[in-house]
Formats: sequence, C-alpha cells, structure tokens
Amino acid sequence: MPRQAAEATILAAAERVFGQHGFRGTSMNEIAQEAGVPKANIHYYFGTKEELYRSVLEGIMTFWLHDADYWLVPERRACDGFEGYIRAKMMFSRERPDASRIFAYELLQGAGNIHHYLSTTLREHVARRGQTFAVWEEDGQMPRVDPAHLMFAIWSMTQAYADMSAQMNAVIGNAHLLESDFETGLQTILRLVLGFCNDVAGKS
Amino acid sequence: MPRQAAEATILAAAERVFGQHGFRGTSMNEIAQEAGVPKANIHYYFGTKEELYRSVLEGIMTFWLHDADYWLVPERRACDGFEGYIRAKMMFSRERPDASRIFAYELLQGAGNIHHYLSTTLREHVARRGQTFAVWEEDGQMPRVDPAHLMFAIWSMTQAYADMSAQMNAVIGNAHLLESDFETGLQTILRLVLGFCNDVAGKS
DNA sequence: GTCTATATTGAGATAGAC
DNA sequence: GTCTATCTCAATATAGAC
Repeated sequence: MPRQAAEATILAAAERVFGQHGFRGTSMNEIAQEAGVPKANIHYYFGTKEELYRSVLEGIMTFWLHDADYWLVPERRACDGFEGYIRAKMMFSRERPDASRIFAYELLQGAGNIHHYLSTTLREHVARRGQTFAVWEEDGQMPRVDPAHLMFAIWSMTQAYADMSAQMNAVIGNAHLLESDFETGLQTILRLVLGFCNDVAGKS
Repeated sequence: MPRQAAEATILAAAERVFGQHGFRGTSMNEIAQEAGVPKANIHYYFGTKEELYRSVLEGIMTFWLHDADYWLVPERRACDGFEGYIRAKMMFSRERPDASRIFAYELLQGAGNIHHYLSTTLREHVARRGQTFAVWEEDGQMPRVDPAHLMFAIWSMTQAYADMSAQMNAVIGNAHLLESDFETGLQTILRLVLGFCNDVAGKS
C-alpha cells in the first residue's frame, strides 16, 4: 500500500476506535486490527500512540471552525445565521460522531493536547462571533447576550447528539438514534435559539 | 480507621481521580495516594477496580434525579420550575464537577455500566417530566415541544460547565471558571429557556 | 517498506506477615 | 483489619529478518 493510502486508512481506523474508547481505553492492537495492518506499521508511520492521537485531533480541529465562519457573519439575518449554523452542527454530530466524541474526551481530560489551539485560534474565533452578534444586537435582531456563553450553549446542545447518544438511546428506547430523532432535536434547539432571537421586541 | 470512614475516604478520592482521568486513565495507585491509604486496602474494601468504579457511579446516580422531581412538577408555574431546575443543575456542575465528568465519561464509553438505570429509572423520570410539560402546555404556559429533547438540551447546556470547562477556560482566558462565569452562563441559559416558555402567545 | 518476535514497563490483583 | 512484597498479564515500543 502506498504511504498516503496507508496513513489515511490508519487515521480513519484510529478515529473510530479512539472515538469509542478514548485515548487511554484504546490499544494500538485494536487500531491495527480495525485498520487491517500490522501493529508495527502504525509505529512506523506515526511514531508513538500519542503522536497518532495528536494527528487524529488535528484532522478534527480543521473541521471545527468552518461552519461558524460561513453562517455567523453580519451580512446574514440573525435567524438565518443561527438556523444554518445549528443545522450544520447537528449534521456534524450525525455524520462524524466519533470525531465529536474524541473532542469531548479531550476536553474532559483537561484539553492538554489542544490547549494552544483553544486559547488562540478558537478564542479569536469566538471573538469574531462577538462582533457579528454586536451588529445584530445594534440592528435589533437579537437581544444583548454574552457571545461566548451563547456559543457554549449551542455547542453543548448540538454535540450532545454525538457525545450523549447512549443516554438518549436509553431514554427514547431505541438501539440507536434515528433520522427522526435528529430532526426532533434540531427543531427543539431551533425553538430555543430562534425563540430567543425573535424575542427582542418584547424584551428591550 | 473504622470501616465506614475508610470507605467514605476512598470513595471521595476515587470520585476526584476518576473525574479527572476517567476509568481507564486512572490507576489504583493514584487513588490510593489521593486517599492516603495503601493500595491493597482499596481492594480489601471494594474488590476490583471496576466494583469501586460502580460504587462511585451509584453514589452519583442517586443525586441525579432529585432536582427535577422537586422543580419540574405541574403545581409550579412553568417559568419558576425551569428557573429553579436550571439553577440547581448549574450548582451541581459548580460544586461536584468530578461527578458530572464521571457521568460524561460513562456516557461517552457507551454507558455499559448504567444501561439498566438509564433505560428504566431515567426513562420513567423523563416520562413524568412529559406529564408536567403536557399540563403546562394545556395551560398555555409553554409551547408544545418534545419533552425528552428539551431535557437533553437543558442537561447538556448545564453540564457543559463541568464537562467542557477546559474549553471555556481557554476561550474566556482564565485558569478556571469564576463565580461570575457561572452566573453569566446561568443567565444565558435562562434567556434561552425562559424566552421560550414566555413565547407561547406569539407562537400558538 | 513490511512484518514477526521480543524487550520492557506499568497496572491490577493477591499472598502472607503483622 | 492493615500493609509490604510479589505475581501475572497486557500494552507500548522496537529490533531485526525479509
């Protein structure tokens, strides 16, 4: 197998296994079996387990910010922006649940591997959202609110459909979340956030 | 040390260490040092690492349901109920962040150790919230909404202040969350949920 | 570049003295 | 009941043949 294909295969397998068992709960053996390559090859391509894990994390990070830069910009109407953004986040939880879970594990551990990323790139990213929200507030499209905490709320609600899916399955009574569950969740979250941004007249 | 005191000491230490590193990331050695007892004593009192972990989980579970049974009942006004419940959940994230994280780790792992609890006790618990919400909807105090998904939203937003605190710290720029951060978060969540339950006239 | 066989370490668990 | 010393095994990592 050529180098590039092998690395991609291993990274994809690692994302699945890390996403299910976390960093400490995953053995190199398991990743090797999932990828269908000998264990030694993973070390040959990626060095240590931790370096492999960091590579997986980096791939996830690049995905993280795209949606907000597309949707949460002053040129849009507030309601359109929030709806598009929340839809995109729900799609991510549905299509790449393992990536979402790896991120959640990393945060639970204290985020030691991505601290630099969080306190520079993500921090500036949130600051830009703050500028967008300031314009929308000025324009009377949404009430005054702390931008960071509003983002925290949206992230947690949408990522829950990957990170807490085991709990949702048990409560709903299915083996796994269905298309319709994601749709109901989306509508519920939209009700909360759009109700909020439609509510300006009555509040301010 | 008498048996009861030793067990309580070990359980408290285990909650701290499991809450920081998760089940797989925690060694019995670390718990022993945190508790200030020899490792062998932990095995004497609790058997295996997994049995100790389950004991910690059980202690957390009993706490879980109290608040909703107190606040989300038909006798209250919807707004009062939601506000009290959300305040209680935020307090839990602030005062027992390790307990919240252990629960989050367990859900990420697939909830194998608490599946029975989730699909019986918690499921019925959510069904009772559904009855409360139905009364409030009938009474025009809140719009029609899926009860389970509304609970999912509230749980994820409030627990994020324990589970995702590393991310929040980095974005806010502090070493740890302050009293004022919890207050701002609380107000943001209340805005979303109460805006929602005040919004009935304009919707239905 | 690829893989088998192995060195090394760390962790769960327990035997047995006190 | 309490603790030290030790057993056993699983997992990371690498040496070295092909």
